[in-house]
Order: sequence, then structure tokens, then C-alpha cells
Amino acid sequence: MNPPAEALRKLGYPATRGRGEVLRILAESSLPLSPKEIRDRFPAPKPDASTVYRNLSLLVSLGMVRSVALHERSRRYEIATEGTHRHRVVCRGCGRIDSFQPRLCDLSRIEADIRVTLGYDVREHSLEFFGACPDCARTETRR
Amino acid sequence: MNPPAEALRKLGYPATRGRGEVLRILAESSLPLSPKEIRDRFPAPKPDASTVYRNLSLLVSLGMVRSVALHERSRRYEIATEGTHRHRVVCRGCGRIDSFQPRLCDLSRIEADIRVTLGYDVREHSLEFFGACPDCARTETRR
DNA sequence: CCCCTGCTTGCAAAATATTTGCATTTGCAA
DNA sequence: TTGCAAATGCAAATATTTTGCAAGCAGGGG
Repeated sequence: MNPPAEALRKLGYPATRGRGEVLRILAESSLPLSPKEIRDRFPAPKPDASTVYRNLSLLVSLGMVRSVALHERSRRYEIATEGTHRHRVVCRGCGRIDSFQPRLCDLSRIEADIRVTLGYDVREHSLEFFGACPDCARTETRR
Repeated sequence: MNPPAEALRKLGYPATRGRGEVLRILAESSLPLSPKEIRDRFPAPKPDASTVYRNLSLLVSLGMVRSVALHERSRRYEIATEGTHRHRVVCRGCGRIDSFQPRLCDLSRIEADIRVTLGYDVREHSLEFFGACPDCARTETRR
């Protein structure tokens, strides 16, 4: 059977339809999705919003899904495939979101610095860029 | 008179009490604050929440305040003093937030990369770190 | 210094986002 | 197939943010 279901059972959590669909939907999306968007992509019958929230929260705590904060009203979620580390570029004009795998994402020096000066054990970071996408940059009045 | 009031008037916006207090409160805080926390720090009479939201939204659009996304339920805001660029470290255990001025924040290569490959005009970025603060790291069971 | 005009505020209410309790259903291991 | 624990749907509670409208304040002109 499918890997995610196995992984869930191994961790002691039943592999339910809700869980499976959330993982599939996120895996198929190139963009992080909001809980609402995730629910919208469920094949009928759509689950209740609370089910989506409960599953997202479980999957995040199991490390199978990550939440992404893009300064919007609601949070977004993405699949946390092993070894994937993605960053986002958000267009302030039209809201378009692109994600990319950084070629060089060397924040280890900053992390080491934090460890030394503040004493934190840093385990994750999130890095997002904001600006104007090609279309919006063209449309804009020159500054 | 005080600089922020001047700046507001110059931009054509009356320097009201709400605006002044929001700026003062954010300037005096070493941490980004939520709208609720900002309202709580107003001297009596406290303004309505909607006033706080409206002022934050104006000040953000004028570039005098920045919003900070820390994967929480509500957004946080910080003063956007010229030349200040801060990053955050958030403790997953107790929620403690520290901010620091990065010694080396050279993301210009990544930004150049984005410009070339995706065509975006990148204007801002936000970078946050997550982990365990000294206290929580000590308390935690060894992994 | 006072008056006008427009922008801002308070208040109430709506819209949106997220969480929770409880009865019922489902997953899955024996 | 059966039973138990955990998940789901549903309804309602919370939390967050936005909006409409009438009344009040800021600040320029007289």
C-alpha cells in the first residue's frame, strides 16, 4: 500500500481518508495551500473544516507537513518531504506565489551565531521574499 | 514637535492620538507585538480594536511599520525604523521571541538568483528561526 | 482664535479563521 | 467478525479582522 499510510500506522495513527487526501493534495500542489483550499480540493464528500484543521495539526506535529507564514490572513501548509527545503517569493501586487529550492541556502553561520549569542538550539528557519512579479513590475508606475 | 507626527502630516495624514501611540508603543518594544498587545499598552482611554487595525494598516502601507509572521494565530508588528533590519528566533517550547540584528545578512545572492530565474523584483525578505531557547532546551528530554 | 471640511474614531455588527464538545462512525488488530 | 480507540460530522464557541455609519477631532484658511 501507499507509503504515507504505512508511515502513519507505524506511528500509531490510523490512516484515514482525511489524512490520506490531505497528504495527496499537498504533495500534488506546487504551492503551499490554505486549509480552505485544501478542503476545496477534496473529492466529494468534502470533510468538515474541523477535520481538515485537526489533520493538519496532527501531520504538522508528526513532521509530515509544514506550515508556511506568508503574512496573509490564514496560514498555508506544504508537504514536508524529506530533504525538501523550499523558500517562497510572494508578489505584493497580485499575490502570486512562487517557490524554489535555494541553490545556496547557507544560513548555518547565522544559526551558529544565534547558538553562541542567544543560546538557542535552532532547528528550523523560514525565509520568504517579497516584491513584484514580472507582470506587476511591468505594470507599475516607475518609481 | 515629534518626528513621526511630522512625517505623517507631510504625507497628508493627520497625526492622531491613535497613530502616535501605536508608533510610540512599537518603538518602545523590543519584540514585535500583536494588535491586541498594542491595544493593551495604550494609556486609557483605550481605542477600539478597529482603530488599532486601521492605523496599523495605514502605517504599514506608509512603510513606517512592518508586519512579522511568526506562524502564530495573529500577525505581529514592529517599527520600521530606517536602516533597521531584524530577524527573529522563536522558541517552539515556550513561545519566547528574541530578535537580533544579523551581522551578516547576505541574501543578495539568493535575491539575484530570484531576479534572474523568476523575474521578480525582490524588495524585502523575512527570515525567522525556530528552535528551543536555552531554558526549554535544558528541560527537554534528550533526543 | 474660530470655523469648516474631511479624515478618524467608536460602536455595532458582519465576515473570516480556528477550536472544541459530543454523539456517531471508522480503522484496524486480535 | 468483533471490539476498542481514535477520527469524523455537526453545532456552537472563540478569536481575529473588516466594514458601515454617525459623531468628533485635526489642521488649514480666514
